[in-house]
Amino acid sequence: MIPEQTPTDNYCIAGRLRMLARVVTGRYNDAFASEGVTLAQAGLLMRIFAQPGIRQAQLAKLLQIEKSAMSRDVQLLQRNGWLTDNRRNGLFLTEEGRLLAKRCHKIWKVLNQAVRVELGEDAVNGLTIFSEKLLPKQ
Amino acid sequence: MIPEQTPTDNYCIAGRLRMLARVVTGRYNDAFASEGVTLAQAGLLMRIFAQPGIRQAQLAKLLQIEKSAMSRDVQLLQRNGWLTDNRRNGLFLTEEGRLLAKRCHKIWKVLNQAVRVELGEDAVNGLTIFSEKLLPKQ
DNA sequence: AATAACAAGTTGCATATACAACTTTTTGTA
DNA sequence: TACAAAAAGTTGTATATGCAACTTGTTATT
Repeated sequence: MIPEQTPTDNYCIAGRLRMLARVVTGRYNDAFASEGVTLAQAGLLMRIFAQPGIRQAQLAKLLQIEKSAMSRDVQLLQRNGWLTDNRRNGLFLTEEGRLLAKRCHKIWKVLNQAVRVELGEDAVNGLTIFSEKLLPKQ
Repeated sequence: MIPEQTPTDNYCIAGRLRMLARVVTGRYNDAFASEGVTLAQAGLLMRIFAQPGIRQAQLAKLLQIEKSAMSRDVQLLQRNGWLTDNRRNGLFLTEEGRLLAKRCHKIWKVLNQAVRVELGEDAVNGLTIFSEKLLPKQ
């Protein structure tokens, strides 16, 4: 008898979030695999596309990622030829990067909407309410 | 003008879950730091304490972690002297492991309750509703 | 018991992430 | 302008995680 958490359980908030993130990330990674990128990479590409010149520090704060982790994520994008080489003056996509970002956005839009529909309004609202309590207002 | 997601936004479900997991994980890791373990390690220790002899495959399914990742998480526990060396016949804590698991459980119980109180019932219920839609029933 | 099929576990390789310590850049102020 | 302080970025080191391919162990069927 495996005591997986029932709704009334005192389940671990962090453990639950990590499990949910793993499950959902897998789904998004599958969708982006055709473009040879992960969700994390696609997400950065799309944000830099939307805000050319954004700084690592700002992205790090926005995504609540440690600056050193962001530094490496950005280096990976650059190694793949998606960023120009002026990292320290703000981040800019190459033409190849811009084209990829656009393709990723198409994939993301369809997928994210599909996931929202599958989960249903109540579930998504539940996540929204939770987020609002936890994330620093921007 | 940074377009952080507002409640009515079509924010990325996966991106949001990952950010929440990072934020909350940091808090739990801080709490466990005094014992020299991470949340992931403490979580495994506590589960093995509760179910001595559990298999990696079962833990992997329970936590929705890939079996190879679980293999490595378990190896780490063993390197630290918290698991007996019969990994392939089920997982068992050493005496040191059991003592550590108990200390971690004390920390976890207080912290998880504090986090729940801080977040409030609505937020926690929101997460619960979300989880129920996403996670396979066990 | 033999073997084929399946399940469990491991290893190679890669990304995502954190903390600490360090370097470089920017900024505010004397 | 010069310089001290703060911010931004990088690197060393470690954990957490996934996929593919492989090995080992288990089970069902003949």
